[in-house]
Order: sequence, then structure tokens, then C-alpha cells
Amino acid sequence: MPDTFLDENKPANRFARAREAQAVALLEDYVEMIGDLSAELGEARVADIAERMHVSQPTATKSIARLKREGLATSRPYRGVFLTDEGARLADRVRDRHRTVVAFLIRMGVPEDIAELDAEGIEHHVSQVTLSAFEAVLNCKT
Amino acid sequence: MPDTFLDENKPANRFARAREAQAVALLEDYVEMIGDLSAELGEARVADIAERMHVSQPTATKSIARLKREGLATSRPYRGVFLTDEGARLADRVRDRHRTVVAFLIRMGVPEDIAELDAEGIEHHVSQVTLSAFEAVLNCKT
DNA sequence: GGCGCTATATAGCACTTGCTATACTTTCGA
DNA sequence: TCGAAAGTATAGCAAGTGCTATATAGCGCC
Repeated sequence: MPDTFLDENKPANRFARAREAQAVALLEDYVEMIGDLSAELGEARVADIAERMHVSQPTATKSIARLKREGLATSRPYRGVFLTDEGARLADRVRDRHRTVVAFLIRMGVPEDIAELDAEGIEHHVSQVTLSAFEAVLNCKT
Repeated sequence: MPDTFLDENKPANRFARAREAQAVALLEDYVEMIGDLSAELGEARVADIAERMHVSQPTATKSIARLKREGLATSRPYRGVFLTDEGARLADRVRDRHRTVVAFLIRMGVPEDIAELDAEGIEHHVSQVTLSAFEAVLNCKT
């Protein structure tokens, strides 16, 4: 699994690409969440992850299993979940991207609460090129 | 099923909302595609839909069945697929929204081909408020 | 009119992401 | 220390979206 997901692969067409991005979106959300919890509480417990993701605890466990399969996290039974180096890098990138998208939407005149909601869906589909364009807008046109 | 999907429901949080949008995205893509094919060829055949969506023909059939369940399309065995009034309205809205998002990204400096790719994923997560903000940018700042 | 090609439908499988119910471990207080 | 509460894992189910393989219907051509 490459360090960056979306930008490497070039699926057949825009629909296939969007499907690809959607499959990765969940992983990105979980990784960011685990990173946040680790920073806040020192560790990420399954129960906390489930609560914040608004899913049941077994659902969280199942998704965490996928994170482990993908090499993004580790965990031992009845212990907390920890990000691998790769997972931590992904979490940082996801968090930065989220902040950029939210800030960009707000700059475009979108109310903050709606910017936050929309960004959660949009961010997973923003390529590096588009993200850079957003950053350019944020930096230049004060 | 309301005429507009995303903007009506208010799921528990941003993650639930993003999941909601994702479930609707496929329907939107199919509906838009069927609308396009009907306009171009006079009717939308399963084989053409499958080809353009880059999925197998049985997969297209299954998704069309869901469209029919949701009241967005109709079809008789071994005949073409047709949009209901509601489906046609949705198709129009989806097409307009897609155009707006693409145009907006291009205005932000994103190359056209990348704008097209990213828009396919982004558009399904753009609320009416954000879409209006995009339109405002397109109209005002010439 | 019937034969074959094409289009469509159906069956059956895999995987993902949800859920509830239940079993098991850990932890903490009495 | 031991038992209950809390946390975690597992089992089993549903729905959605993919796929391949196969059956069936429609259509055109001889």
C-alpha cells in the first residue's frame, strides 16, 4: 500500500476512480480518528473509536481489522489500537487536507458548520492538484 | 423519497452524513447516465449503461433494480430503462451540479481533466449552500 | 418459420459495512 | 481475592455492489 492512495492509481474512468476513493475514505476517517484519540487520551480504545464514528463497537472492530490488514494500524486483543508509521503519516495528511478543505470552503463564503459537514465528504475526493489549488487560493487572495 | 436527497436528512454527525451521501451517489450517477443515454440514443439500454459505467451487465441490472425500487426509473424485461418524472428531475439537478463543480474547479486553477475526475467524487457531497457559493464565485468574480 | 446472435435476466459467490446478540477478558471495588 | 461491571471479540444476519457463468428472450436473416 503506497503512502498516498488516490493519486497513485489511475482507474479506468471517473466512476471507477470515485468508487476507489470511496473505498479508501473509511480507512482515512478511522486513521484520523485514531490519531486524534491517541493525541488526546494517550491511546485509542475501540469503544472510543466506535462512539466517535457513531458506529457500533463490533463495526469499529471490523474496520480496525481492515486497517491492520492494510498495514495502517496494530492492536492486540483487549488492548488499544495504535497507528503504524504509515498510518500516522496518513493521519497527518488526512488531517491537513481536511483543514485545508474546510478553510477553503469558508473562504468561498460557506458557513462554518456547513463547511465542516461538506468537507467530510469532499476531502476524500480532492486530488493533490486540486488541494494545491485550494491552498493557493487561501494563501494568495487575502 | 424526497426530490432532493442530501439536503433534507440530518444524520447524527458528519460521518453518518457522508455515508448517507455515498449511498446516494451511485443512484445519482446512474440516473444522470440514463438521462444522457436517453437524450443521445432515444433510449437507455442496459448494455450501454453497463459499458459507460464500466461495470458488468449484471451489476448494472442490479443497480437499475434499485433505481426502480426507489421510484427513479422504470423498465420492462428485455426493454430499455426509462426515468420517472422524479428520476428526470434528479438527473437534471445532478447534471447541473456536476457542471457547476467542474466549472468552479477550473476557475480555481485546476486543469480541466483533473477537474472532471475530482468533480465526479466531490459533487455528491456538495450541499445546496456550498453549491450556491460556487455559483456566486462563478458569476461575480469574472 | 426457424436458427443463431445479441441482449437481458438470473443464480451464486465474494467482500464491505452496518447491525444485534452473546461470549470472553480485563479491571476495579468491596 | 473475587465478583460484577466494563470493554472487547466473535457469530450470524442484512443490504449493497461487484463479479462470472449460465439460462432465457428478442430480433434479424436465411
